Amino acid sequence: MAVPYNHREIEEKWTKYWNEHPVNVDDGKKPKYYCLDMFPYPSGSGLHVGHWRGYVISDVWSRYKMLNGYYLIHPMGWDAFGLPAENYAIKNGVHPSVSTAQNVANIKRQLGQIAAVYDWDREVNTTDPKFYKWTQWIFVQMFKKGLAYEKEMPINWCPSCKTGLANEEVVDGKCERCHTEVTKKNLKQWMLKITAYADRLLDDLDKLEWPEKVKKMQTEWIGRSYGAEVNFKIDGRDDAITVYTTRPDTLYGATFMVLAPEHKLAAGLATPETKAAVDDYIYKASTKSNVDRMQDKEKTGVFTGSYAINPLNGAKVPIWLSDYVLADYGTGAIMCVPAHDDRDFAFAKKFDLPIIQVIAKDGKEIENMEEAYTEASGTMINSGDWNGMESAVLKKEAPMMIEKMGFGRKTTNYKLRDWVFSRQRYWGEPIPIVHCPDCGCVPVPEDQLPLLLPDVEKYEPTGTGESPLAAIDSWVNTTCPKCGKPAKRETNTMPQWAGSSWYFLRYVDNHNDDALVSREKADKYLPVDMYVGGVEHAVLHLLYSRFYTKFLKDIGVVDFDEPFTRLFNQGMILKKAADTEKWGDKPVKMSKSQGNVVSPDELVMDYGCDSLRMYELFVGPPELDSEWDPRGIDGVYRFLARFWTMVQENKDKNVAATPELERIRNKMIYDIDHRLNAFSLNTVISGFMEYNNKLVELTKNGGVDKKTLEDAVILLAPFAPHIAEELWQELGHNDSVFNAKWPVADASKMHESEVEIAVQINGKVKATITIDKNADKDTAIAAGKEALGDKLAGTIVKEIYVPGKIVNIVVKG
RNA sequence: GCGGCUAUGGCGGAAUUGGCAGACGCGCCAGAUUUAGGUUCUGGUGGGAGACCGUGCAGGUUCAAGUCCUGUUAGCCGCACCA
Repeated sequence: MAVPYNHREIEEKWTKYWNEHPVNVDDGKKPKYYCLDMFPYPSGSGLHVGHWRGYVISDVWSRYKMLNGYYLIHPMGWDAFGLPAENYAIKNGVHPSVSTAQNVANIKRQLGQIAAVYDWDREVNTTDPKFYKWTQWIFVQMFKKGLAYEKEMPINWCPSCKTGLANEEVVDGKCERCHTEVTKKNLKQWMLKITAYADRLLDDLDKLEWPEKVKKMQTEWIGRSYGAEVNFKIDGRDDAITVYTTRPDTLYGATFMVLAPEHKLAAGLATPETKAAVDDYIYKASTKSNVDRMQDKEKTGVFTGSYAINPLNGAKVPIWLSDYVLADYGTGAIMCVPAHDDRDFAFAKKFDLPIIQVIAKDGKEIENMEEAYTEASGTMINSGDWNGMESAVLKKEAPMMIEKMGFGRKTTNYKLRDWVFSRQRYWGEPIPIVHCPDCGCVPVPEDQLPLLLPDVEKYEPTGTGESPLAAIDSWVNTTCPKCGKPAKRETNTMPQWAGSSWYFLRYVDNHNDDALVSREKADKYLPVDMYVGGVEHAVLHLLYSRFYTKFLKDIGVVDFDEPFTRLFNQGMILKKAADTEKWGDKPVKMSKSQGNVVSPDELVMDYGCDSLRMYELFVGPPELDSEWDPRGIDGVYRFLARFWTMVQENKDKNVAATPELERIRNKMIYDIDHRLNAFSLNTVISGFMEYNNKLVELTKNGGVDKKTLEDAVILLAPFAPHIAEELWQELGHNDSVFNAKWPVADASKMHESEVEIAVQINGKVKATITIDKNADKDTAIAAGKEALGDKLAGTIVKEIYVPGKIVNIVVKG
C-alpha cells in the first residue's frame, strides 16, 4: 500500500531543500526572463487570499519559463513610503520606519508560504536611503533638464490627507486614497513635465503587449487632439481672444463665443450694464466644487455684453461666460457652433442664440434642427468660399489655411497635465533642492545624496501647505551649495509614486552605490518581460513608470523606451461581506471593514501551499474577478492526493509505453502547454484533473509508463512545486525537477486513428459513428446513413461531411 | 451621455477556425468500505413521462449559431461638458 499524501511533511522538506539548493541560477549562458509582481505596500493587516492570486500567477509563469531554460529575474520588494505608516506614527508616536520594518517582516513570512522563487538577494525598499538616493538623483537629473520646475497654481488639495494631489490621484472629484472630496488650493508646487513626453507615451503604446483596456485608458488619459487656435478680435478693442477648436471646418457656423469663468479676460469683458451679473457668475463658479461642477449637466452662463469678430466673415458674435468651458484645457475659450456640437446646441437653445448649419446632412439643410449634427461628413454650406468642399477634407486642411490667412495656427492639444510632484507630508523622500536668495533653486550636489529624511517630533501635516519638515530649523537652515550663503531647504516630500516609478530597474543591480543601475546589467537583464498586477494602476503607476523610463533612456541610463513589455492584470478575489444586511449580498473586495477577509495562513496549514496555489487558479479565469468559495479547495486537494497515489502505484511497474499511452502523453503535454501559454490557468488545472482521471483509469488497466509519469510531474511542477519535487524523487531522480526540461508534444502522435463523430439530420444530432479519421466523404456519408437507418426519410438535398467533426444530411419533406 | 467587459445547470465555470452545449470542480443523490461520523472508493446528476426543449431577450445569416450580424435588457468597470 502506498504512503498517503502528506502535504505538511513534503512541503517542509522541499522548503528546506530549496533554501540550501537554489533552483534559479544564472550560469551566464541562459537567456534571462524578467517576471515582475507589483511590489506591495507593507500594510499592517498582512496578505489575504486575494493578494495570493497575482503572486501565484506570476510564480507559475516564472517557473514555467525556468523549466524552458531561462534564468529568472523574479524579485520582490517594498513600496514602503506612504500614509498608513505615517498615520500610525501620528497616532502612536512610533516612527514609520519601525512599524514598516515590522510589517515587512510579517508579509515576508506570508510570502514565504507561497513558495515563489523570489530572489531575496535582490530585495529593495523604497524607504532605504541607499534606494532613495537614486530616487532623489533622478529628480536632480530632471531638474537639470528643465523637467522638474516650481510653479504657483491652484492644485488639487485633499483636506483629509492635507496634501496636494496629482490629477491622476483624483477619482470622481475625490481623493484616490481616502475618497474625501478634493478642493482647490493655491500653492507653490514642484511639477514634473510629463507633458513633454505626451506624444511618445501615446505612440509607444503600440509596441506593448498589454490589455487593450489599459492601453485605451492611457490613450484617453493623454487625450491628444488635433485642431487649430483661432484669434477673434474683440469688437471695439485692440486685443483678441484665442480659441482652440478641433472643428475649424465649421468656423462660418460660429454664432457665439464662450469663455471659462476663470479666463483672465472674463471680468474685463463686462460692460457697465452686465458687470454685476458677470462678477456674480465668476464668483459662484469659483466656489463651486469639482463634484458639483461635474454633476450639473444643465448649462448655465452669462452674457458679458462684449462681442468678438469672426475673422473669416467679420460677423459680430456675442461673448458669454460659462463653466462648461474648462479654464485649463486648450485656451480656456471656445468658438461655439451650435449646429454641429451638442453642448453648444444645448447652450444656444437655452439662451436663444442663433444656429447656422454649415455642413449639409444627407445633402440638405435641416429645417427644424432638434439636435446638433456632429459628424464631419457632408458638403459645406453657408460657408462663403468654402461652400461645396467636403467637411472631412476641410477639417484636415483648415488649420493650415487659417495659418496662411494669418489669424490662427495649427495645434495639438492634450488632456494630460504636468504632474504635481510635491506632498506636504513627512513620510516620503525629501526633495533635494535648496532655495537660495541669490541663486534661486539649487539642487543638492549628487555626491551629497541621499538627502536623509530627518527625525521629527511631530509627524502631523500642518495643513497650511507646509510639510512637517518645515518645523525643523536645524534641517531647514543650510547653505547654498553654489554660493555658500545661508539658504533654506525645500520642505516638501515626493509622492509615493516616486519610488515605484523606477524600482523595477534597481532589482537587477540593487547593491550598486555608484549608479542607479549599471549599464551592463541594465542591458543584460532589463526590461521587464512580464508584469503582473491589478488594473487599478492603469493610469497612475504604469504611466509614471513609462515616463521615468523614457527619461532615463534619454539621459543614457538605460537603452529601452518601455519598462514593461507584457502586462497581465489579474482579477480580484471577492467575497460577500460578513454583514449582508449592512453591506448588501453582492461579493465585494476583501477588506477588514466588511469582515470578509480570508487569510491564507490556516489554508496553508490544512491543505498545504500546493493546494492553495492551484485553487487560486482554479477559482476562475485569472483576468476576471472571482468569488471565493471556501469549499472549492477540497477539489484540488483531492486531485493532488489522487495524482500522488496514481504515481505511487505506477512507479515500480515498469510498464512499456503503448501507442495509446504515447497518444495520451503527447496530448496532455500539448493541452497543458497550450492553455498555459494562452494564460488560461483555470483550464490548465481542470486539464490536470481530466488527464489524471484518465491515468487513474489506465492504472487499473495495465498501468502507466514512466515517461508519462515523469512528464506529468514536470508539467505539474510550476503549479504545485513541492509535490512535484517529491514525486520526481520517487521516480528515481536525485536533483530538482526544476533542472528537468519542459516536455514538448509530438503532434503526430496525438491523434487517434478512429474518431467518434455525430451524424445529423438537418443539423440535429440523431446518431454517432466511429470512423477512420482519414475517411473520405463518401465513406463517411455512407456510414452516417447506415447509422441513421429508418430515421432518414424524405428527399436528400445536401450531404455535408466535415472531417473529424460531423456528418449532416439535409432532407426536404 | 460615451466607451469597454460580462450574461451558459443548484453553484464556480468549459467549449481552436461556426460543427455532439454543460468538460473539470463544488454541491447533491444512491451504493461500497468503516463500530459510527468524517475520509476514501464506485455510479448518477440541465429540463421534460415523451416526441422534444434548452447558452439574458427579440430577430437574422447558415446545412449547422453559446460562437457571426442587427436590435434590446440587466450588471460591473472606465471616462465624463476636453471644444
